[in-house]
Amino acid sequence: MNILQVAKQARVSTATVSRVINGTAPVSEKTAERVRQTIQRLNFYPNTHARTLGSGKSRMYGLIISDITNPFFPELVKNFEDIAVEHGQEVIVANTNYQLKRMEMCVRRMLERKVDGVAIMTSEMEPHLADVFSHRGIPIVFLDTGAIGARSSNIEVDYGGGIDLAIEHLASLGHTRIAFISGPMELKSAQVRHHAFRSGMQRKGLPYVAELVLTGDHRTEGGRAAMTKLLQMKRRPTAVLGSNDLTAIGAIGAIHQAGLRVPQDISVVGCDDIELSNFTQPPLTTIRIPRNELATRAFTALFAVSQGGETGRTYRIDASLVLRESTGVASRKSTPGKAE
Amino acid sequence: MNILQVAKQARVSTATVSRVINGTAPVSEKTAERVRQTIQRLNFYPNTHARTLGSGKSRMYGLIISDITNPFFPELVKNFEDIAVEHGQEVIVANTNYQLKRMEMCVRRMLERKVDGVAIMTSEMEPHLADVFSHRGIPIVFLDTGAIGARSSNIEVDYGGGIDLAIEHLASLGHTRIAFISGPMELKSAQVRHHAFRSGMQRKGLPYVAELVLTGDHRTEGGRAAMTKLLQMKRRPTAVLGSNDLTAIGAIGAIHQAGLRVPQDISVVGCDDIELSNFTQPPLTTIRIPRNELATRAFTALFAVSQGGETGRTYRIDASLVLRESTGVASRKSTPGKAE
DNA sequence: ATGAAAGCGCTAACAC
DNA sequence: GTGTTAGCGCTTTCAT
Repeated sequence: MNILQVAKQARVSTATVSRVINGTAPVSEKTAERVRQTIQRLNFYPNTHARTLGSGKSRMYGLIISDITNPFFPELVKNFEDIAVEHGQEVIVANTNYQLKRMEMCVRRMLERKVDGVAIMTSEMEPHLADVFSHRGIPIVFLDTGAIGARSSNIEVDYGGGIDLAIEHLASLGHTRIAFISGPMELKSAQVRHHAFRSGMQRKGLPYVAELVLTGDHRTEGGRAAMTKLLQMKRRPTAVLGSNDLTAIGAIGAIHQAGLRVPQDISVVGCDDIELSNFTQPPLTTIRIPRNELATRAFTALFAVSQGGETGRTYRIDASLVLRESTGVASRKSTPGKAE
Repeated sequence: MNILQVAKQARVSTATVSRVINGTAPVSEKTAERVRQTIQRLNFYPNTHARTLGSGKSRMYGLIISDITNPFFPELVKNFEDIAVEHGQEVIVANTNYQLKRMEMCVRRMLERKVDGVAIMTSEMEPHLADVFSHRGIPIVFLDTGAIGARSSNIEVDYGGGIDLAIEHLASLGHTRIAFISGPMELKSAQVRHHAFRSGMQRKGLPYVAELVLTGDHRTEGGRAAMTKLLQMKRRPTAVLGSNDLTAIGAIGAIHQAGLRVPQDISVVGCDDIELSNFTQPPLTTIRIPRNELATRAFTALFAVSQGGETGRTYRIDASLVLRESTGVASRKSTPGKAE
């Protein structure tokens, strides 16, 4: 089943069928209707590959993420797809699994499929990727990497602002001994967040205590492990900030496991605001990274460049603080022992 | 940059380049190596669309799911992709968003992209889809719909077995007044689970009380709303079974909100075993649907048909019960009032 | 073992 | 407004 058969049945040329499908040139309503009928009747679906080959445009955008299993991403993917569909484009998603090798595969896939643009939303750093794509005239947008060019844009999330809000909030509740559980330092996002924590503390005149900064893995397990260590300290912190929500959720688990309560004994703050942060016990106070906005920006940035010929630029996205119930007045008891 | 340029540079014909890339015919090691070098040097990536068009095979499988935002799916997607990649195939994922219209779009997309097979893992029912695809010789695999044919397979999850285990477990803890919060009845999976609950209760000699069966939406909000209603009853249940984990998590939220405790006042059981069920407070006892097994089966079923020419068949997948801490001995007080 | 050339299904000039 | 036809970049006979 192909366009030629449709053309024959409708007694027109393949060009006309193509015109009706794409609306690329005026066709008399009469024949147009006849063609549509025929398409319908024959259950004809134009072959995308032939279309791409013929036109040179794939109408497809690539979205590279780290791991679809990380709750941060699904919503991002969904929003990106939704807005792409609104613009008549499709999306192919690829996971790097946090691995460099897989990143190469992802890139190859994008190149082979001739995407019209690529959003690289992984937090691993790959600045040189910009060249690979822009060299081929493919627009690209990064998250938190800072490289912009003729066809490459960059989205900067203001983690600093969000973390400042969190520290302020904790300070106002009387916390001074605040721990930070970071993500893996290979991740740009983890670095940025850690740095923001450090300078935020200093800005607030609070002590940045190196031993209160542990490294997690941006997953629950790392948060749990790090928190367990923090709880074993002689002078433990009264509040903990996790580099992401999963980390914070793991920390809450460890706190409960130790027989302590959140927030009465220890306050916990996360970062990201994934949906399930609403459903932890207690619900998690967290720094919200607006993923929908992020996705929208990423797509529109790409689309603007590939369609309008706009040039790449930097976009800023603000973070906010979502107050829920995992933070409270600083506990007097910062040394181990029964709570309160 | 195309295969012709590579051919010229390597002083061979395009056919030879193609042979080297695909290993479809013997090429002398000497020229093969020269071609590889050239490909490397020129950074040549073969155009997938041209490849598909020329060969008639896309090396791509489609995966249709309801909503990537539903935690049940990401892991499924990941496993499916991983095993596909192992077999040298790629995957395109499409979301229906639980909407019939979007399902049409998904199907169209698959058809237009000439996928070699489609896994339809949504729980909405679309039996006629089998025809659309098998009519075109495209293998297909369904989840819980029961239609099998020459090129269409079916995966049946034994929810019944899992739910029986859950009911048994609750019965052994002294529960007799067990509520069920179902999913939307348009979903096959919701129907199957509901039915399994009903017959499971009867099999155990427990009363199936219609008013204790409410309808949720397979998301937290529905679980919360339904649970709130259950809590307002004169004689409220001592245990609740949710049609999925999200529902159960929402229910737990409502119970806490009412100042009651899980499991001391009410026991809660979920279904699916999404990762975050480990991190609710208390951790959720749930019926585990092995998604990795499901994904593997789905892919291998498809692959077997499209490659080996095997015929479609039915596969069964067992569910199990994961005991965590949201279930406990039945509370004496089944009427409202202070707990215990 | 290698090359020449005919498609694959569509789009886009270019005619009329 | 509509038809003709030359590509698009690759695969795959069919020769040699």
